[in-house]
Amino acid sequence: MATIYEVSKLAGVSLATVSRVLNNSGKVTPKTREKVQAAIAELGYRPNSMAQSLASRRSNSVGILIPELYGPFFGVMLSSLEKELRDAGKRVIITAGHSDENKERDCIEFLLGSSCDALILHVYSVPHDYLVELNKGPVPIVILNNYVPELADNCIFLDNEHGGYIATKALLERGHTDLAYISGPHWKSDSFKRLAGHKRAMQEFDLEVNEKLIIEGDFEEASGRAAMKQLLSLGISLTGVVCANDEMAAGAIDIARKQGISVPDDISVIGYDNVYFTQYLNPKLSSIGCRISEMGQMAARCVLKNAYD
Amino acid sequence: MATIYEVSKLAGVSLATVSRVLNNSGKVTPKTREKVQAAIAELGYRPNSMAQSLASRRSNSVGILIPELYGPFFGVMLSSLEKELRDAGKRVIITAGHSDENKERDCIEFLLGSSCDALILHVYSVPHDYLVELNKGPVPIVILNNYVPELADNCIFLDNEHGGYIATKALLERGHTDLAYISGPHWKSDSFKRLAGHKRAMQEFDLEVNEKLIIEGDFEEASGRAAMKQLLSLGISLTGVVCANDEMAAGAIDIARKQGISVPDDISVIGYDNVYFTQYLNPKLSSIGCRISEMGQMAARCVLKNAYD
DNA sequence: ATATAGAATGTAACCGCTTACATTTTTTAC
DNA sequence: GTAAAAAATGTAAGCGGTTACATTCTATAT
Repeated sequence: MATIYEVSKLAGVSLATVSRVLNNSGKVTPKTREKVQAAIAELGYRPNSMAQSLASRRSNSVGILIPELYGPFFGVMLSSLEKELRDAGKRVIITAGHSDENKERDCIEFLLGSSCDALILHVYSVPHDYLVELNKGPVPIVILNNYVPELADNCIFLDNEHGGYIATKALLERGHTDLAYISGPHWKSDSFKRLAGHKRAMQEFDLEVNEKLIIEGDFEEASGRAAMKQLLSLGISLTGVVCANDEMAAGAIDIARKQGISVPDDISVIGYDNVYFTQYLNPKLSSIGCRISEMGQMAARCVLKNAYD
Repeated sequence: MATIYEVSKLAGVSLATVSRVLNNSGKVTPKTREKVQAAIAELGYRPNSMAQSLASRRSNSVGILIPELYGPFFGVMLSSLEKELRDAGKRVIITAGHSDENKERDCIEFLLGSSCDALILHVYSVPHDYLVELNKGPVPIVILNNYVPELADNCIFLDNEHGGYIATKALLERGHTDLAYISGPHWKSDSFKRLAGHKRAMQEFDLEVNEKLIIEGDFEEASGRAAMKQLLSLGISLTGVVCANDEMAAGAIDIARKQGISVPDDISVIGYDNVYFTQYLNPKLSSIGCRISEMGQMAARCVLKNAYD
């Protein structure tokens, strides 16, 4: 692989000049610029990004830590992050934390050790203190889908309480009164907040919350199935189910149908993140608007601003 | 940030020795090793990966190009790639090619310019010649889910023809005879081959293939819906639908149900990639085993072998 | 033509590490 | 105790760029 030195020799100019045309920095006469570009083309020269990074103290890469790399939520999230960042010429280094504190820490260490210019963290288990401490370091961070008061400016999140509230309200306003709730793990803040929103909506409609009708799942489809089975076995009248995410909604719908219950005719099911499942509402609701993509976009822009301006 | 130089001073040893304990290379007395480690800990030193990469001519990062970052297939793929590579201490740089030739080329250029030690390419549109040429370069590549004869050793792929064959056969063996096929884009090799497999299975069961019952979709859910609508409007008897991927199967199932057709009681639907949809088969089938994860694993290991041994 | 400001280019010192090779220390054999 | 071999450590030359600063051109004013 050719180096900048060979380019400079072939073009008959100095290293500095080549570097200038490469980075479009400083002044270069059109004529010499052409000479340099010709030399670059002739040699098939491609700058060595490691050397660039070392010398400029900027790796042009952004580290991403996300619980999982699959599923409608994370897939869309990742997709928009990648688009936005690469359009800005940044490399995207991804890691999956699997909602486990040690793994999340490992990932962060790994990313820090990768000379990332900034980190986008979608974490669940790492304590706030750790994040606050991390933020004092030299690498800018953005917290995704979580609110850390001390880091308010660097948090991009959805109002989960509000989300849970409007999801439930959507059903209530359609006249449902016998509602169940399939929750995510209670220890996950977003899941907890959604449930709080659910309860607030119920209260607002003067409905009592029957704790038996609140089932804790784990955001995976199978737990949605299990929850639905349990709900149906209760023998309590039920016309609507609010689910804390779409995967569980899918599982719930499937079980209901298998038991001969029509969705949405007999029971309406509303999901969350609403990538796919608002169609199972009776009557229909187009979207409760979780804006995953927009979140990714915002996070990316936040990083670009904080790390590269 | 502390440098290796400061560590060496604090520990009272030379740069080389620090580097040795860092990389576990060469011989170091336990005593000096301890001194060095103490100094590292005291300074909170973390090696600068850019400098390491430059000096060692190895970035420890693997570039990945995949059509999309979301969806059951790619999500799972990505997930297993990330796990396998990071367990080996490699960074994963992802890019999405969106099945567009220019974008795919851009991504490859981008990854090459990122000093990746190897590339894992899941491409559709870039011509084989380009890949063959690329393979002559210094960066090892692995082709995912596609077979390029000249690069046979570096291709990890599923036998799509066989997949289409067994998917169809699964329905045929269950006694279905009135089958439709919802295909992916005919220009995508995997989609084309699956269809070929479908036809072979039909032939084997002495069934005529009605071209009207073969609809071309685009692997997205919406096209599955459209295809199913079209099929149902034909007024031709139909008891089974083979879909070239699971997203389209999902769309098809939804449309069928909306038209009052029970899945799987009236019509069996089989998907592909089979992350979710084999449950809609009548009678059941657990999986046609597409082994996406295994593919990712194999690709990762192939890369580790080719680039790091 | 000459002085001079401003533009263009060149020089060389890093960036922080790896590693071949040189040197010193320790061990082993006699 | 000494020489030779082996082990541990040190030295310094890169890796391929960026960039502050020095130098050499151009162009304009006098």
